[in-house]
Amino acid sequence: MAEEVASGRIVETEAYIVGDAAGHAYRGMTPRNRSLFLERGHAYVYLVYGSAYMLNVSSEIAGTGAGVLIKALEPRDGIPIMQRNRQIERLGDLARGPGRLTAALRIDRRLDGVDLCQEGALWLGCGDDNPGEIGQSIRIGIVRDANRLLRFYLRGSPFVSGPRSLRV
DNA sequence: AAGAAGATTCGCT
DNA sequence: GCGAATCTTCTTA
Repeated sequence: MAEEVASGRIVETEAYIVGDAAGHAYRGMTPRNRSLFLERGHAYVYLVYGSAYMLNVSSEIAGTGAGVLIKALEPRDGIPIMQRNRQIERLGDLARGPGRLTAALRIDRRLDGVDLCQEGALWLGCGDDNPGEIGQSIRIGIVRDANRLLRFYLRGSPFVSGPRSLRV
């Protein structure tokens, strides 16, 4: 069977930095969040609200505990695969949202802890596109430390999630 | 052992 | 725009 590859350009992220009360690593390591404490570039995958997997990239040296949440993708390769995984057609909704993109790429806890800098089941590639203009805003959907400007997105992209006021 | 909260999504109004 | 769904993980008793 042919190898199936699906990919997209990351157009929206949120940072959960050291000392951030909203970060899962804030109160120390637990069985769930241990991947956040891996050397930067490793995947931390977890389930929220019983239905949505979140993909994070650890961002500090080993033992620190911080990461970046990947919130939206502009679909690129393997679009039919993603449409099948999501059971929808519309390109604009395929990977717009953290839980949606993990569903499109079929990411779950089995990928927790993998090295994203190495080609494998899941990895990060090098962008060859013009990055475009990056917007910045408060993070969405959290309560603690809600006012920090740690959400970053590709300005004007239709593949960015969140309220309209936070997409410009 | 039980309870509460949660980095969301979807469907309906 | 709003509210329910859904279930895992961590905290507290």
